[in-house]
Amino acid sequence: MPHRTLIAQQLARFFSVLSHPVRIRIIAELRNSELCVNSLQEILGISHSGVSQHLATLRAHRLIKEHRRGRNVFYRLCSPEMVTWLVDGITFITPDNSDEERLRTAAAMAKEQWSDPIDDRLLFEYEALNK
Amino acid sequence: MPHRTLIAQQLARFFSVLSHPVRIRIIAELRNSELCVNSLQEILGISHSGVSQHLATLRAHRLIKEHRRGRNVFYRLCSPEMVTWLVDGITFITPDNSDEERLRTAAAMAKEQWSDPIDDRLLFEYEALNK
DNA sequence: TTGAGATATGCAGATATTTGCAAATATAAT
DNA sequence: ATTATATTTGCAAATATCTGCATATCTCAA
Repeated sequence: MPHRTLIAQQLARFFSVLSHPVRIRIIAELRNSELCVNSLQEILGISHSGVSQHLATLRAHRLIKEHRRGRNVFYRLCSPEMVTWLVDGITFITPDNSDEERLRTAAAMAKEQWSDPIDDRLLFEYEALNK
Repeated sequence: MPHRTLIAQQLARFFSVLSHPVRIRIIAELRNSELCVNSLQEILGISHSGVSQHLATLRAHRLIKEHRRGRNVFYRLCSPEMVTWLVDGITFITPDNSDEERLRTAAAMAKEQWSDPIDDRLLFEYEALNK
């Protein structure tokens, strides 16, 4: 298989993982801290099973890593830089049927909120754990 | 609806448009030239109907624009910069079941091939047509 | 045993693929 | 010019496949 085809397939797989609002929210929430299923459930306001299933998808595609502490399982991003790239993608969304003006301001606010700096100690931990 | 939710939804929609290998190939092929259905059909090696339907999806979400010249309809990207961003995304794909080494070299080659510079005259045309 | 989380099942809705046809436009012949 | 023909593109219906969600069940550690 030519490499263009291979990469197009893998990219498509990757995008399909990102093509759900809850998974995007999860990635954004994990941008600068690690969280357990319970915290995510409260933040997102969906069932614990739902959170768990979306985490399973993210885990299966190696976007997140887990580690147990006490009786909780905490999740972190494999590549925290992904959030920067993801926020850049907001540039390309276009209004479908929703109010164009509202979308613009929402985009600006989301970019700001999801762009706050990654905690240094956390970054250190990431590096330690990723090798 | 809180703006985070709105943006997450719109981003998810956007990603779902990108979550098909043929549409990714089309976007990549349109990076520095405009093409008609026939050319795309030859390049991609799929049925003309298939090309047409994927173009319809891209058009419906305003990723491409069309204009007729002679007997052909030519398609161009609304935001050529999107290809740069898309190529950056290759960084985050991880091998699933396929050979890891092969994926790495394929990624490098695709990044190179899909990163060749945009023709200046074309960029000028884009700017003229996009206002 | 209790609490946190993962997994299995089944259903509903969405999405892709194929096939065939319709509409529009160009080309050529008369 | 008019008619016939071929090309290009869009569209629709049928089928198959994928995805998400809810409920229930299961595992593991404290």
